[in-house]
Amino acid sequence: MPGQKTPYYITTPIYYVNDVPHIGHAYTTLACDVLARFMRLDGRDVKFLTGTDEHGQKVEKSAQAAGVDPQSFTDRVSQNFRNLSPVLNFSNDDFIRTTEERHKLACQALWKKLLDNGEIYLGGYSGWYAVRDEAFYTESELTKQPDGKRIATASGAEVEWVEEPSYFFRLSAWQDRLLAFYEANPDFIAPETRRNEVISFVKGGLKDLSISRTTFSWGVPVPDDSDHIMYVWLDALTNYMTAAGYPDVESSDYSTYWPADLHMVGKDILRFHAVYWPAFLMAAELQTPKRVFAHGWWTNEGQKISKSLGNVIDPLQLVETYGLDPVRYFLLREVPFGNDGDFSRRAIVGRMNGDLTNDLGNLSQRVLSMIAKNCENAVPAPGAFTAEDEALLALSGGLPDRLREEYAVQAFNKALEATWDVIGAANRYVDDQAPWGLKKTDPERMKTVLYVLAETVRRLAILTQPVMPDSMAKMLDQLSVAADARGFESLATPLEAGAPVPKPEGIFPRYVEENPESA
RNA sequence: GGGGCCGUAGUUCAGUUGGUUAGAACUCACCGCUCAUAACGGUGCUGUCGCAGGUUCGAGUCCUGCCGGCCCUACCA
Repeated sequence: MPGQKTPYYITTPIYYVNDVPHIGHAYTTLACDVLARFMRLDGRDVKFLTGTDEHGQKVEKSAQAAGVDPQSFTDRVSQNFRNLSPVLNFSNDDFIRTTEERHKLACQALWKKLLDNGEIYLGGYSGWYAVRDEAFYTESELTKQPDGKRIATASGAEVEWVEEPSYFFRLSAWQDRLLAFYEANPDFIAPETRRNEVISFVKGGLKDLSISRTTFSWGVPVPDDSDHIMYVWLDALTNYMTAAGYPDVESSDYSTYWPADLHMVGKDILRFHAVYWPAFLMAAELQTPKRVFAHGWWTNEGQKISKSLGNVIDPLQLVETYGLDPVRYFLLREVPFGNDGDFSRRAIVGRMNGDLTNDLGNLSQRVLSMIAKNCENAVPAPGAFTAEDEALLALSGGLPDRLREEYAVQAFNKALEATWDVIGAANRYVDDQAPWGLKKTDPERMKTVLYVLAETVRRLAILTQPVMPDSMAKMLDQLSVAADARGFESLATPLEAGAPVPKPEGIFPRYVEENPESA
């Protein structure tokens, strides 16, 4: 193939191994997966990274409690996150673990660069520290308990007084340059409302950032000072560059994929990605990522999700109950990406039966059935197109550009809405043209109508692959579309007459509530 | 304390730079069709656009205040 593919590097956050995977993790990675698949189908050179954050005091303590060394402990629990990929059909190209040697090298290289540039100095830190939250708190953020112990008011985590020497990053010196950076790169932070928050935070003044610890040892050692390990966020954020080959800035991986096109994050960790990360990178004279998107949270049947409420949603359970593709579809269709959303049984069943079974599934089923029954199990050869035929084909023909626009700004719900507009138009076209009537009055016209519909279904299936890869593969199988003819470049090559179309089987079975009366 | 967001049909939400009778989906009712997973199509129903003022020839759409919900951030040890 002549010409170079445009690279697209997309990352999820690295997930803290001490957690059990929940819907939030699945949601973030799913969003990235859909973008990665879309870009691949659109001919881009995609690198899609996810992984686990394995350092920190919490992990060290958990390992201790489990009676194993931290490395064995993380080897085991990080598997929980790797297991997500096969079940949810994530297509990540790499899975990084912060305990890998390549990552240690990257972190230390970045550290040295910052040190050489005069961006790091040795100081001291003291304050109330909560191991569970891995955060310092001011006295005012604490509540004194009857037994004299202090807990963080917001999280309930116990705190202890900590005094230690610490290296600091001169974050305070970057305030103006960060603001200038946001100004010059208006698309760097999305959605808009988060961008406002970040800018307001930076305008409020930045303090130098403590970036090392001496009170525990499970982390990347600070170069030339073995008493210190690196603070979790400097360690964690660097993963994005590690996976792109850093510190080998001459490598083809690095020159191809860095800077990343998109860091996908939950809204809780936006600040680290939108403030600290670009500051670190600018201070090290490295390129900053192009965009950070902070998505929202899910509630469960209107309730805030929390471990103490016991209403945490297990993604594996979800897939078992509703099926993989319906879950993938629902999570991205139901909520404008960036907003919080509510996961309810009623809502997902409504989407499944309404959008998938009735609209899309039934469209392909009725079209393919008619072809199988009336055209000798093969795509018919069309005659001349009427204005109605052209109109429908033009609608699906305009869809790729529309989707490119929406996916470029991570507007999954709008992309799917636009797709379903075409599905609706196709169903309307079936009723208008009534091919079952043409069977007797004008069989040639019937063939043309069915051809137009088959071609429409083909295009819809190709374009919906990123969201529902398995189901759309089935649909394309039923149309006998070759495996190597399913990229977006194939949209321009219409369906060939004569392709076999056997009697189809339903792709989206109706979901019947086991107990519709409850609730 | 500072900053940001939101409050629109029963429900979930759209509503660009202010401009004719405020839209969609779902639900519901009726009609049509019968190819299809009792699926599809058509028609119809409901809204003081949180409240009160203001700017304007004209405001859901701008300004002020208030009420209600949410978020970021600071501080009061």
